[in-house]
Amino acid sequence: MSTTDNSKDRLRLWLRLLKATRSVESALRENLRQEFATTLPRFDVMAALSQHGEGLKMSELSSVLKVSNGNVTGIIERLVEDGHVLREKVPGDRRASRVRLTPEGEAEFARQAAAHESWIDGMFAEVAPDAAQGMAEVLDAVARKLDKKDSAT
Amino acid sequence: MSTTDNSKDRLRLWLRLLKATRSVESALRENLRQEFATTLPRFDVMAALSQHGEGLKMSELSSVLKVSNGNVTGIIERLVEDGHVLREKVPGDRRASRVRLTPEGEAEFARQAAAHESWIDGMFAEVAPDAAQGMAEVLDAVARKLDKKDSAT
DNA sequence: GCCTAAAACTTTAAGCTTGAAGTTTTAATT
DNA sequence: AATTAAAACTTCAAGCTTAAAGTTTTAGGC
Repeated sequence: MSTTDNSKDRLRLWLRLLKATRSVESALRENLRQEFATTLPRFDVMAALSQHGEGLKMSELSSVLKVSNGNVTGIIERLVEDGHVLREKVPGDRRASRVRLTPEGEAEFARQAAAHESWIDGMFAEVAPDAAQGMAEVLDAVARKLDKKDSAT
Repeated sequence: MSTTDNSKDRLRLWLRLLKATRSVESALRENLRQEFATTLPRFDVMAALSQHGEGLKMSELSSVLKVSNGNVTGIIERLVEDGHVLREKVPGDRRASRVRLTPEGEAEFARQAAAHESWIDGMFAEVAPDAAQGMAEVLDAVARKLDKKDSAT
């Protein structure tokens, strides 16, 4: 057989991982939409910018979030329209632009992040601290392995 | 404080869960695209149909996969074009249609499913069987809680 | 039999996502 | 200085996704 003996068990783990993640994501999307009229991709972008107060270049944003360049272009476009983000020129490189949260964007994100944290806290309330730690390690190993393969391409 | 003491730890667990899931999904998408010229949503639909040889109604498919009705409409449309799926009338209800894999669809899905299982097996190779079981339980609890809330809406 | 509500879809508008192709600018070679 | 290659984006085409609105058909009540 081309797969190992435990292959069915691993498949089952993956299917549950996927299901749980989708359930949580779906609840988050719903909450973000209802309470803040925003979306998960916008939230992710603002979170990344919030951690880099000095701003990020489009390409940096794209690599931090692991999404395509074209994707970032569109999301930033809408965040700029909303007044949450601004673009500035990068001195010495006329191709690039640096992107930052506006003061309004920062204030809005602070509210969103607080709500987000409490939503997650509620959803994962039953997870015991030691279980959480063990899972986090396993998940990290899985992700690292894939990302390594990725960068070797 | 509005969140519990462990709230930061839970947030960290969620972020890793999300990252790992996205890494795996992204690798699967890439593999499905390269090796079978198909997509994850198409694969998911065919997997659901494969488990129900007698076919599923559009609304059943939508509820099994937890995606919107309109979404299913589009994906099935393309699978029908590809010759992997066929639609038939439901006797006694002219609103509904039942959807099934064609013989070609079944054969193609069998190849895809075998590859899929071995990809997953490789990605989760380091996960010990007992760790996998513990994680699966925790994930199930999280998903069940959210789905219950969902159906109460 | 008629009316109304619900069910089973489909359509639409808006946004997310990718890979591929195209544009402008920069850097490196010659 | 001229050429070439690479970098930093943007644009495009195609597909996925949802919520909301619209269509047709069915089922229940009167």
